[in-house]
Amino acid sequence: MIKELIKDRIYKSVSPLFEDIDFDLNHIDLDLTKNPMHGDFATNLALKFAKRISLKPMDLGNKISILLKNQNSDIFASVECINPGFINLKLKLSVFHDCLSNIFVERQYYGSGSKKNEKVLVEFVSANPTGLLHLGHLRNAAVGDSLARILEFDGYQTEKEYYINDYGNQIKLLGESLKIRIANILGDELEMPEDGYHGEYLKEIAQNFIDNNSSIDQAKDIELLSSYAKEKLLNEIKNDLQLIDVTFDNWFSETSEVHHTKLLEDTLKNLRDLNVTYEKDDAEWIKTSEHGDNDDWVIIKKNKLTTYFLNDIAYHRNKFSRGYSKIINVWGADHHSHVSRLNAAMKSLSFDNDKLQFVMIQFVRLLRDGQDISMSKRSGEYTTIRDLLAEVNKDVVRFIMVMRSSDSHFDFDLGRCLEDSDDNPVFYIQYANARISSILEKVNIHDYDLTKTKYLTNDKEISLIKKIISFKEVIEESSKTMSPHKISFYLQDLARDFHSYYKSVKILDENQSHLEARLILILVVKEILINGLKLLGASSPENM
RNA sequence: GCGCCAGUAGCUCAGCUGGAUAGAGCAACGGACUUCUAAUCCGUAGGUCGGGGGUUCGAAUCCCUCUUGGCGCGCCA
Repeated sequence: MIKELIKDRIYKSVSPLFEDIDFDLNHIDLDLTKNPMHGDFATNLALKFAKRISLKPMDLGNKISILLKNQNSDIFASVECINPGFINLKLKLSVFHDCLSNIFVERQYYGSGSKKNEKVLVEFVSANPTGLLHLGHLRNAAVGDSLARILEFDGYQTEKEYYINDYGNQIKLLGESLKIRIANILGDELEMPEDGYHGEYLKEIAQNFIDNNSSIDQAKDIELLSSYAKEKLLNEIKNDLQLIDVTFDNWFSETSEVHHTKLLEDTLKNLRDLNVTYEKDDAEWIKTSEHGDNDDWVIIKKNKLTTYFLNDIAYHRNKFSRGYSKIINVWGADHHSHVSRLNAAMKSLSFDNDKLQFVMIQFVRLLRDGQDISMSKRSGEYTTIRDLLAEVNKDVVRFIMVMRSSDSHFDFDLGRCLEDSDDNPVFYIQYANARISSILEKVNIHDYDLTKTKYLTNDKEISLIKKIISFKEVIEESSKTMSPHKISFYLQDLARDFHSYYKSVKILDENQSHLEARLILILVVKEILINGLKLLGASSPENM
């Protein structure tokens, strides 16, 4: 809002200079300055356009400065053009005060985007129900869920979906593995094959099966065993997700939604009608290479069964048919090669590919005392979410998982979070909120006089207001680039500014006007901290 | 061989739709608790932004190339 105001003023003042060239509001870059010597905001307008109107940057800059200064003395305290041509703007304090007052009125809605009337689908986790969730899924869950929350806050209607791969070889193998575990318990020394599921959890499920089924004959029916194990594991997965406050709107089952409907059949017909498939080596292929992928891929195997890829095309065809304006897939980086393949397939079905977007999640390594804790799924030795949560607070886990950009892999050192809280950004942020709560407990003001904001004049107060102002942009940016980590960085900055301010002044000032002004300021900070933490899936305790 | 991601301070990472003196946390060093929660604050030190070219007023950011690391390249899912 403040930025829009300034841009608008700049545009009105300078557009006479640019009459002969293509120039509109969007050409104006305006940024908060990093260096306080450069005022509050700066624009590179003169540098950018000098050449186009045959002037030296400094000459153009000076012209612009004069215009801005003369026509906007109500908001600018000073306007200066500095070598090589930046125009630095210093605002009157009253502009910041008004801004803060407006934000105070918005309260918990500050930063949220206007309702966009657009539906967005975020599909994430989607781990096969053949094992418990581990660390890799955890990062995916945290990022996906936060992303959905951010998009919702930014004004989108968001749906969260989990695709259940409950079809095919892995599920069959799960049943076979269970059969072996049951046999083991009953005294048969059968060996688990190399590619079976070796995890301890399957032993528990086997015991469970024996306890609940009187007839051991049932233990020979692989299909029944598969389905038994799948249901159990799916429940475990749901429980684990609940532990980190991740929930889904849709649980989309491959078996019942793709295979037991006409979806697969229709999709195949659709592809064949469009003439994008062909027969080769007794299999049926799709011409993905014609739409940007490197190769063509098999969709019907020699044995006449469909491939995972065709099932996935069908699933995404279904997603497109549901009318979303954005379809976001949060995928592990090891699936990156599927991106171009799926994109190509969707393109050949004439879907608008811009709607389909991917967030790729790089690996996270879990370290304990500098040692890498391996997470091989087959060995069953991997670190599960529940193992981790037994040691680390949920808020910490969620925060750390979204603290880094998704496309960089990072190391999560367990020891550091456990030893003490010094190295813990979550507590740092939560502590800021707790401090504010503690101050608020000591006062009893219900109606704040917003004109009192004029008593906020020191540097730390103004920079705190600037930080508050930038929250809205951070949300927009985070939503647009699908990057939850931007919020975590922002919150750390905000908390730092608050802690520093807290040390520098006594908020509970004897002077009633100063007190009220400062309370307004910290109330807004509090609101943002709570909202920001909520977007990342972390809580905001009042006491610490 | 092909493709995706990454290489920034001792460590873990921001910054990447080009902008001014490249940032944060941790670790190191030195300070601050009779005062609203010290889970805090203030300060010092620490960098050829992997190497080399190019584009321009201006490059960590864009282009090319080389190099190092991670991950993929199944008629598995």
